[in-house]
Amino acid sequence: MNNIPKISEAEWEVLRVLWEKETCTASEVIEALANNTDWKPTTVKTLLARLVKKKAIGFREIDRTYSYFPLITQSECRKVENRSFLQRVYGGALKPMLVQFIRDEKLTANDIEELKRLLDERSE
Amino acid sequence: MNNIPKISEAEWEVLRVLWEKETCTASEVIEALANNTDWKPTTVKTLLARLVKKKAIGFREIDRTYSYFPLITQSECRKVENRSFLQRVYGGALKPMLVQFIRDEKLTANDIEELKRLLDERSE
DNA sequence: ATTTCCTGACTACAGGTGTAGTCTAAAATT
DNA sequence: AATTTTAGACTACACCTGTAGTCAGGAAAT
Repeated sequence: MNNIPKISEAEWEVLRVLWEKETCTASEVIEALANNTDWKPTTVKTLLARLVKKKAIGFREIDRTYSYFPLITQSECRKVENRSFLQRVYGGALKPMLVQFIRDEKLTANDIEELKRLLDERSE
Repeated sequence: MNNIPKISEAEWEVLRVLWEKETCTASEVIEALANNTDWKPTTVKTLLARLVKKKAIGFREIDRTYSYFPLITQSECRKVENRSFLQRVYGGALKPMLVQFIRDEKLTANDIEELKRLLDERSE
């Protein structure tokens, strides 16, 4: 996909379900989201419809019921969000951003080791 | 400030100026933004008014002209944005997020050294 | 003193977003 | 066959956002 559409906060929630399960009917999505949200079924359907319109997801009709599936990958979306977040909040400066996160958020000793390894690879 | 208001993309741009200069008249902000944007002066004034309404900035009248200044710090705002970004895009999982950034974005050898040092501190 | 200009206040307006209700046709149930 | 349930289509609506125009009142210029 060349042109990743803008995904809103609530839409991310829906997409997350589809990325996880690969393919779902509306009611499966509704059920999955019932755990994390208080959304009425119609709300979820609206979000699905909007995602279809944005071409972020597609669907196939099976037996009078739609099965939805993502048309964009999570990794694509993340990349786009990363960039825009980095730009908006840190003016594009990666290091200050990383510093802030490493400082403020929780990391296990293992995480830390792994990140250091990753940084080592990067420096080659 | 306990309750950081939601700052939109365009508003961040304005806030960035105020954080940098500490205090500015509207026309100074307009001028500063003329470099990075194509916004008409009225647009910037609207954004200033909205930020005032959200209590993100304040102003003092001096000689019939307002001098604006931030009421929230950049670091507070960043913290809030960090959290919501991490939640929305990575479901709250910090390490995958860091991994992605370290992999995809540019870092100098120096940056890498510094980050490793920071991680070392963290692991104590 | 009159005109012009600047500043802030108010108004505008389309498109996105969160959140959901209603309508219709088909399917399932009684 | 009649009724109820369901799924998708369409409609709703307030608030946010990007982007800006107009108006009124004092300040500056003529």
